[in-house]
Amino acid sequence: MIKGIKGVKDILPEETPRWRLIEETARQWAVRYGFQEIRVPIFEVTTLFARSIGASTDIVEKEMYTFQDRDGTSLTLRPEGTAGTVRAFIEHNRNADPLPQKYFYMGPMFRHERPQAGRLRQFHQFGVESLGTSDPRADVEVIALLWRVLMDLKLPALTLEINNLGYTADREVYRPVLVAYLTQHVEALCGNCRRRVETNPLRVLDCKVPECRAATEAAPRLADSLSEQARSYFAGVVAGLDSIGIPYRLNHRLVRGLDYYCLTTFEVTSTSLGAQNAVGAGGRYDALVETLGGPSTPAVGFALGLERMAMMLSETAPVASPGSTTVYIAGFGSLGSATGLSALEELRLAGIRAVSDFRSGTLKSHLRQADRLGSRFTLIIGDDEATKGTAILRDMNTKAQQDVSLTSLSRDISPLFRAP
RNA sequence: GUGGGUGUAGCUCAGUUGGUUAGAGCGCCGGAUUGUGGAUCCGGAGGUCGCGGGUUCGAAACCCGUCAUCCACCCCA
Repeated sequence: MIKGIKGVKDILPEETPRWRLIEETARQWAVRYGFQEIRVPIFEVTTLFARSIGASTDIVEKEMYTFQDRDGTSLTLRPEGTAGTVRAFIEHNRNADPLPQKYFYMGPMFRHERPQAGRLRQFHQFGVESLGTSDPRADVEVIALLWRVLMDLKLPALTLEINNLGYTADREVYRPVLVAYLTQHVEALCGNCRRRVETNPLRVLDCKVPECRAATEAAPRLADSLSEQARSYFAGVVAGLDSIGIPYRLNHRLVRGLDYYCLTTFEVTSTSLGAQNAVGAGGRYDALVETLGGPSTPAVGFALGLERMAMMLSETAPVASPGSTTVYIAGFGSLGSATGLSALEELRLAGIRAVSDFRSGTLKSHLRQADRLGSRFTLIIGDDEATKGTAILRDMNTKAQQDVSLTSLSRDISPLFRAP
C-alpha cells in the first residue's frame, strides 16, 4: 500500500467544516482590516529563503525541502509565507502603488522537522503582511487583527506577549553586554545555551530550561540598551494596544527565530496545546524588503498556525450536518429509477441539495440510506408513481407524506427550503 | 538529529504463566412475507496479529533487528 509521507496529513471530510470555519473567519477579519488576498507560489529559488529567514537559522540550516530543478537551479518548498510575499511585492513594483500594501495569504508550508503534536512537515498558515508603514499604529492594527481572529473563534487559554527587539544597531550594543554576563554564568547554563552564547546569545533568554531561566533572571535587559527612538516607537505600540483594549503581557525574553524581525515582536500561545504552544506570532521587519533587493520599505506581519487552531477548535466542534437541507431521491424499479435520475438532476438544477444511493434497489434500503444521511425529505418514486407522473414526498421527521407532481417538482419543493 | 511509549478487523480495544479454528463493541452488508427509515433480534463479510529474523514441539505473546506512528527534546506557526 502506498502511504502518505511522514508528517503530511490528509484532512478528511469530517474535519473540513472546521477548517473552512477557520479560513473563513480569518479571511473575513483580514478583509475588514483592509488586507487583500495574495497568492504566491509554493516553491521559490532557495536563495530567497536563505537571504530572508537567515542563513544560520534552524529553518534554513536543516529544515528546508530543497531540490534541484531540471536545469540545476536550487529550489525550495516554502517554509513560511513572508519571503514569497515580499519577493512578489518587489518584483511587481508594488511600492509604486499607493502604500501601504496590505496582503494576507493562506496555504501550505513545508519544514522537515520531526512530527509531534501540533507540528507537521506540511502545515498550513494564515498570514498577513503590511508593507509601507512605519507607524506604531500599523503594528497595533496587525496585532489587533491577529487577536480578533482568535477571539472570534473562541479559542481557549490564549496569551498575547509582546517585546521590543529594537533596531539592529540596538542589538549590536546589547549583544556584547549580554555575552559578558552569560560568560560569567556559563556553568549555570544548559549545554545548548553554552553553545548559544557564541552563536545566538539572545536565544538564551528564550530557553525553557529552568536553570537557564534562573541564570538569566538577573541578566542585563535588552530594554536597557535600546535607543530613544526604539523606545518611543514601542511606547506607541503599547499605548495603541491599550487604547483599543487588546490584552497583552510584556515579555522581555521573547525572541523570534527568524532573523528579519526588529522592534515589535509578538506571540500568542495557548496552554491547551501541548509543547508546541505558539498559535500565532509575528513582528516588524523594516529591513527585509531592502535585504531582498527592493526599496527600503518598513513592514509588519504575522502568521497563524492553522493546524494548531484546528486542534483547539475541535474541543468545541460546531460541525453542522448538511442533512437538514437535503432531499433524498428513492427511485426503484426499472421505470422508477430512471425517473429518479431525472428528478435528481432537476432538483439540483433548481439549487436544491439532492442525493441518492444508486446501490439501493428496494424502498426499504433507500429509506435506510436517507435516514443515515440525515436527509430532511425523501422523494419516493416507484414504478407506480412513475407511470402516474407523480412522486411521494416524505418528511423524515414527521413521517407525513404527500403526493407531488413530477411536472412541477422543483417548483413545489423549493418553498420547503426557504428559511422560516 | 536524540529520547520514551505504542503497533491485533474500517474505528476503539481485549487476548491469562507461550497451547491448537485470534475475539468484543461500534461501523459495514443482508434478513425478520409481498413498496416505508431509526429500535430489537438473527445472519454475513472483513485480520499476512506492522515487517524480517531468532528461541521453542508450539509465538499475537519471549529475544534481536527494522519500519511506522504518537509524545517529548530541539525548533517553531
